[in-house]
Amino acid sequence: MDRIDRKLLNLLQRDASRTNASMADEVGLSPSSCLRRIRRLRQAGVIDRIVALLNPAKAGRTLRAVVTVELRLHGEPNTRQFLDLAAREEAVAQAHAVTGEVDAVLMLRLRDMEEYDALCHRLFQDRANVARYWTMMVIRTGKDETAIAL
Amino acid sequence: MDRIDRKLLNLLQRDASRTNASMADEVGLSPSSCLRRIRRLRQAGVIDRIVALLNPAKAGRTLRAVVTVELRLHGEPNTRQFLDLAAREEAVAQAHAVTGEVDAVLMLRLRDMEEYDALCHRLFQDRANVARYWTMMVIRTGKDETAIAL
DNA sequence: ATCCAGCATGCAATAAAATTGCATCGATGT
DNA sequence: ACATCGATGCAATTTTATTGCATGCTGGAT
Repeated sequence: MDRIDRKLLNLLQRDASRTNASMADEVGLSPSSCLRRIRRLRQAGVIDRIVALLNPAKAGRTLRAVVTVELRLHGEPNTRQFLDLAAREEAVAQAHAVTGEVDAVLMLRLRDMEEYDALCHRLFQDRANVARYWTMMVIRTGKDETAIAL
Repeated sequence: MDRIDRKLLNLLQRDASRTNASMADEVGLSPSSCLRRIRRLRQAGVIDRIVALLNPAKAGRTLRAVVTVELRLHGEPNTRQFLDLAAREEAVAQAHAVTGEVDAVLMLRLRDMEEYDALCHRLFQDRANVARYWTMMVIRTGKDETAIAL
């Protein structure tokens, strides 16, 4: 994992649709060497996968929210159960168990408030193990990056 | 944007490294038609970009945290300034202005506690416009998805 | 109901890109 | 100095993407 590998990873994290040849050119390697490095990074699992990122607006999910959740029953099994429940929801992009004043944090991508309402009913009401929850609707996003700095 | 387009988008959101031919096969189209659809989705901006997702552990950033921030001076210009400041930090994956008890939420990807400490100094101390902040370290992640449900 | 326009489709040909074999180069350790 | 292992570049080959073209389908106008 030298300087060239890092450079390649940075390029791929920005745009993985580029041709191998153009990246090879940019890092100053021949296409074959470049390809072999990228393949090695994939096989080593440094590159987990290649995915398409959609435009949320054009995919109909502009509304974002961060929800912090306090559970009624704490502890590992209960937390896990709640995360599993949340994970099944398609509006839930991320579900984390956390330290601090609350037990879990959810990152949501919603179509509209109606979907939010329905989600709250499913996750937080009824016989769910939720004591309280706080919703923060995202007003503006200053940064939203999948790339991991190396 | 019909059923086949959605199917293609779902495939691409999971794995954009597949060959056009195999996806064409899966959705029941010829390679050329499939390619033209995908190209159309890209040009229309539905597909924003294709990126490589790295394994956080192998990239040396396992520690994650959610930080909620209350600003001293609220309002649009001040919030924007803080988001800009946060966006410049490479450990900050997401920076959002939000409604609710706090003004902003940051999603962090950290190497270690040392980096967290240094980041807090830069973002929250000194002449920064931060009244208080609450850090939730991620214990376990139940879901972490870039795909947007269609 | 018929006709026309516009668009998506499949096939086949072509172009582009990825992949591989092989000889060489360079660094590391003996 | 020498051997070894891995990385490199080049050229050949294979795979994949892309395009031209004829056909077929769909929706609107007459």
